[in-house]
Amino acid sequence: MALAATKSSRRTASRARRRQQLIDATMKSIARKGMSSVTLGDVAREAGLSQGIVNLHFKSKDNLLTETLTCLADEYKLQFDAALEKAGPRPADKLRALIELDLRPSICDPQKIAVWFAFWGEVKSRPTYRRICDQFDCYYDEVIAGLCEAIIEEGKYGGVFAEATAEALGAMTNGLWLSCLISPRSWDRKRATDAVDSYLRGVFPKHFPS
Amino acid sequence: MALAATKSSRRTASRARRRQQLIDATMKSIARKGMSSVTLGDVAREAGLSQGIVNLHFKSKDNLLTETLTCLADEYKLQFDAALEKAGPRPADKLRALIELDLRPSICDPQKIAVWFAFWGEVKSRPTYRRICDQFDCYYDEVIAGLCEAIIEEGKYGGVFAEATAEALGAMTNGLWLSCLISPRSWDRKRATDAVDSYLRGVFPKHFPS
Amino acid sequence: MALAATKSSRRTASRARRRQQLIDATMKSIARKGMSSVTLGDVAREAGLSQGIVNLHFKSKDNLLTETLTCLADEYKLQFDAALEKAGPRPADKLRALIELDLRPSICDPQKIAVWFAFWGEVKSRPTYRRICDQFDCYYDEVIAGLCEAIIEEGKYGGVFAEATAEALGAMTNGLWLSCLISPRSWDRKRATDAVDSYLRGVFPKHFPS
Amino acid sequence: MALAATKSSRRTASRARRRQQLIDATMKSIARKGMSSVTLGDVAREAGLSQGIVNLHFKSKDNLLTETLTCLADEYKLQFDAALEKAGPRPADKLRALIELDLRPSICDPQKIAVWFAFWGEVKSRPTYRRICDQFDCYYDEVIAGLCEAIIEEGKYGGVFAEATAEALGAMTNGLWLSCLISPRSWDRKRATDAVDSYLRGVFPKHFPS
DNA sequence: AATGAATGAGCTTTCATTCAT
DNA sequence: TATGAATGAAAGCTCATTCAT
Repeated sequence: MALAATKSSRRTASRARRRQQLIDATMKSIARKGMSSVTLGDVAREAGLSQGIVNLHFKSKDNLLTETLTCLADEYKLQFDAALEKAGPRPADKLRALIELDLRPSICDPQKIAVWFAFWGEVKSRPTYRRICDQFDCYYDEVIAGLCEAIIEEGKYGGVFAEATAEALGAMTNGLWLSCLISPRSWDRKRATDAVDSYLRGVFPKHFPS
Repeated sequence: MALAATKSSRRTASRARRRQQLIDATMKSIARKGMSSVTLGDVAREAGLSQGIVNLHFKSKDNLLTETLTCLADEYKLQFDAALEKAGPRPADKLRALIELDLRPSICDPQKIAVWFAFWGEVKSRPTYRRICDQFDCYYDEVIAGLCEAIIEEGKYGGVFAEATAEALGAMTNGLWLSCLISPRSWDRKRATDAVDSYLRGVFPKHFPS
Repeated sequence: MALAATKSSRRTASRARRRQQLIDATMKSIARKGMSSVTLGDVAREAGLSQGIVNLHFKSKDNLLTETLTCLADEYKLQFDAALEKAGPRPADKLRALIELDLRPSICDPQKIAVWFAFWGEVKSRPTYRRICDQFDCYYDEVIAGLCEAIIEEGKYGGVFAEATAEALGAMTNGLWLSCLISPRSWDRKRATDAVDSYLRGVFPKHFPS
Repeated sequence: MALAATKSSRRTASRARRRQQLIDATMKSIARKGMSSVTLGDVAREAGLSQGIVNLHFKSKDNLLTETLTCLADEYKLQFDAALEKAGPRPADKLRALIELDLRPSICDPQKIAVWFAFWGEVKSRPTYRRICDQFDCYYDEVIAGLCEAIIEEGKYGGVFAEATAEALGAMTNGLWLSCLISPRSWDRKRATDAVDSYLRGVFPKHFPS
């Protein structure tokens, strides 16, 4: 029975499922070997399938990588929107939820981060990657800036600009990911949260008291 | 004897110059083609030299890349230390100078940033790169934390922690580099500075008034 | 029993039809992509059927190609024999009919010719192809030589040898096919016929007057 | 000494010589394995060099094949022009010399012929090959037609057209090559010459008497 | 020190063939 | 009988590295 199931999944998994399986294997492989050394053989082995499988489903390595980045961004966006929804109605709560999301293990684990940085490392020479990341960042900034705007109005914070704040927050979380990548041993979720909090307390003292 | 010495030192000098020339060509090549596509042929062509030149001077590609990263970090550190020295004696001035350095064109230009991100993208799978970056980050954090500590004492800022602030500042500048990489068209030095300022004003209001 | 027989014969018929369909698709595919690039995928697509269909019906690509050549030769022979039969009883009329057949659109169209040449191009390295072509050529030469012999006797042409003439005629029509393949734009059926006629007039002036 | 020479030829043969060596190896390989099975590995092995050598000198397999065809045609043309030059001043002698050239072992050996047919087999699907062959054929036809024209004038042959005769002659020699390819055992240079002679005697009886 | 032709391992990709459905 | 996803061997091609000059 188990064998039958295995066999079945090996030869007749639905097209969409097989693609997802390969994308997952790609992320793992990139995290393990790095963008510059990862091969289609690595991906196939990681997926437990045969050499030719990637070209069968993605036509080319280039295409596989692009779709992997797209998937990575979509996956993030899904959690982002869910967190936005799930958080209480107050903008400050939503903002905090989004920040926490960025530092939560499901998003901020060294493997996922490694994949993000692997793609960012190629952005300069790959307009397609840049475009995908850019589009994604715009959405992120827009949402965060909207929340900041609301908070500023609520708290009547003078001299605080929503966009600059959103940019600062986005930059900070991305920068904290880098620390997690470079110093995974000494990196600490609590300390990272403190760092962001130090900023939020500074700009929105009424909404984020000590 | 004197002649021999001269010859030798000339050779040494020319050797060092050649290595630097190749490292510069490597950075340009990485920025143009990306870490995953750059070849020794690209580097040699960029330097206007012949195919085998890199192996002659660096023994291997791996070695060339490691030395390129080291050079990148050393170069940064040189400017960092110079900025620290040159700035006035007050910690706040030094801090501001260092932040400005990170956003100054000589450091924060898309090509240089692309190289940094190219290496960061490989950090997960290349312990050597990680170690170099880590060591460099420690130094950075230490210095910034020291300045923050001094500012905190001066301003008697309660509830502000030097290390968290240093980490936040470092993360923010790195994150702003990412924006510069992903949205080079819309990126703006002034806006980036504003973002950091919004933070500094928040945590150290007396030292960084609106 | 009757039903079974019917079924069986139906199956056989359908099987034969499918094979013919695939052979036709093979010829079209060879003409379009060339022997060295044609794939079983091309053939299947051309036939509007699925990937695995060729191996189902022909066991292997090699086999398909051999059967395609056989079919090509059989097809030719069928028309050849029909033309021989249909022509008047006089050897000269039969000879003329066979020559005309070789230059008639149904035989001498660029696509068919391309297939012949595709196989001839492989003859040197494929003994099986050579054998099939050889056998076919022998038959052709034999028939033509027989007709020439009869004409020579009728016309008492001294110093004309039937075999040499047959070989010359066969060579000429094949050579004219090559012109049709290489210069399809400038190729002209009338001019080709004239070329052969110039020969027939020369060797058999009484039977083929100007 | 011999070793040194070997070494030298292996690593530092001039660019042109290496290219010629590879083209020669390509012809041999095509003759042996056929256009559809020949690999760059075969060519390299035949030349006694390494895998990557072809791409080093010809950039791609496609390019190698095209240059091989060009070389084949150039080689032929060289001998053609030489034969034309070397033959006596009379057009009939020149014509006979050219015909003999086509049937001479140096041109009409099964290996060379196999290569010609290998390319002709791809002509339909490879415009580049077609163009090269076409250009070459035009030159051939032009020269032969010129000679025929002169012979016709000399002999006042009425009703004989130079172009048709040239086309017929060209077709015949190509067709005889096919016989040589398909029936190499039974093929006979003398008989082939007889076949052409039977034609020449027929159209130009005064110049080519029995 | 420098060149650049040559090597050959290893990559992406293609495709004949197999096989569960 | 027919499908088409999967396989895996083998192809073309790239490129780090070597080495004679």
